[in-house]
Amino acid sequence: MTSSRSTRRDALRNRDAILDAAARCLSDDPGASMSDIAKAAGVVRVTIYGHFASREELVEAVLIRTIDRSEAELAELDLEGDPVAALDRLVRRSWRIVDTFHRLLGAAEEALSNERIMAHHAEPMARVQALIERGQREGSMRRDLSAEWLTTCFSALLHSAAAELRAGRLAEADADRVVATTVVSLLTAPAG
Amino acid sequence: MTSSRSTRRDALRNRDAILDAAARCLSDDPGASMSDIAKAAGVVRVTIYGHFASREELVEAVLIRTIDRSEAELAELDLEGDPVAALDRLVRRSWRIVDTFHRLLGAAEEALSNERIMAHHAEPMARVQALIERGQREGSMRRDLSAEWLTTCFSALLHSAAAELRAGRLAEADADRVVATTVVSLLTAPAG
DNA sequence: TCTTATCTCGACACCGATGTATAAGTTAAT
DNA sequence: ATTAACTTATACATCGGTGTCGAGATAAGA
Repeated sequence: MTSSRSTRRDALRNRDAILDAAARCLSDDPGASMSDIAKAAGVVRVTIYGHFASREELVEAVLIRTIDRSEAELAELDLEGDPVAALDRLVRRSWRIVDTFHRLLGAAEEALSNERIMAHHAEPMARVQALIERGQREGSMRRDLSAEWLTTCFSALLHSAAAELRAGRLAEADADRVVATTVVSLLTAPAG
Repeated sequence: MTSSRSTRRDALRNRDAILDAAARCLSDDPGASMSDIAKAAGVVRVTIYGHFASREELVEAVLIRTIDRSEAELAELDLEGDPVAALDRLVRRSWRIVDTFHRLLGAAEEALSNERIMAHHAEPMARVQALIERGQREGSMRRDLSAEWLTTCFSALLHSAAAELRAGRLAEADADRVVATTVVSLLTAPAG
C-alpha cells in the first residue's frame, strides 16, 4: 500500500485539474460524462480512473471540495449585529456560491445516495435559518411565515438570480442589488 | 393512410393512458424511460411506438397536452380589477399546476430542441408579467425591481412551495396561505 | 361472424456510457 | 541515470436505453 516514493507532482496536478473540470462540467450539466470531464481536464478518460474509482466517487469528491471551499468563503463572514444587515451581507457574499453548489447537488442526487453529503448540505442552510430566527425574535423580521419556509425562499431566490444571470436576463451590474433587495424585503415585509 | 375503419376505442384509451402515465412519470423523474412509462400505463413498451414515433414525440405530446389543460384551467380566471387581489387569486389557483408544468419542462429540455414549445411556455408567464406591470403602473406593486425579475420570483416561489409540499416540509393545509402571502408581500413590499 | 386494427411477446441491432485490462510511452523522484 | 509512478492508446466486456421487426393472440368494428 504505502509505496517508497511520494506522489508525483504531475499526478497531483492532474487530480486537481480533474476536480476543477468536473466541478465546471457537472454544474452546467448534471449528466456530464466521464469523457466530457476528461476532455475538459485535458486528460484521457482512463486517467480519471487512476484517481477516482468510479463516477460516483468523483462526484462525491467534487461535492465535498466545493462544500469545503464554500464554508471557507463564508466562515469569515460576520453574522452578528443587526440581523437584517447581516442578511444583506450574507446574500451579497454567497449567492453565486450557493448556486454553484446547488447545481452540483443536482448532479450528486443522481449519482449518490450518501446521507453524509446531505448532512453537509444542511449545515450552511441551518446557519441561514438561525439568522432568520434571530431576526424574528428581535422583531426585525416577519413572523407570519416560518423561518424554515423563509430559508427555502432565501435559497430559491438566490438560485433564480443566478439562473437569470446565466441566461443573460439579469445584468451583472444589477445582480447584487436586485438579489439583496429582493431577499431583504421579503424577509422584512410587514405582516399585512 | 386513411383506412376504411375508424380508430378503435381501446387504441384511444391506450393512447390516453400512455399520456397520463408519461405525465406522471416524467414529472417526478425527467429521465423516466419508455419502459417505466409503459409499465405505469399498463401497456407493453412497443405499444407506445404504435402511438408515438419516438420518445421525443411522446414528450412533446405530453407537454402540449399539459399546456392546453393549464391554459384551460387558468383561462377562466379573472385578472381584472385590483391587481393585488388578482395576483392573490392567480397564485392560489395556479401554483400546483405551474409546478407540474415546470417539472415536465425539465424533462422536455433534455429531449426537445423545439422553440415552438418554449414559446408556449412563455405565454402564461407573459400574462403574469402583464399583471405585474399593471400593478406597478397603478401603484399597488413595487417599482424598484423590474416586472421581469418579479415574474421570475413569482415562478420560483410557486415552484419552491410545491417542492416543499412534496418533501413533506410544508403542510397541505398551510400551503395556499403561505405561498399567496409570500408572493403578494414580495410584490407589494415598500421600496425601502 | 368475419375482418382488420391493435396489442403482446420475444428477439435483435445500435448507441453511449461505465469500468477493466494491457502494453508502450513519458515524467518525475531518488 | 535509474527506477518507479503515472499517462496514454487501444481494446474489450457489460449495461441500459432506444427503436425495429415479425408472428401470434386478442379485441373491436361491420
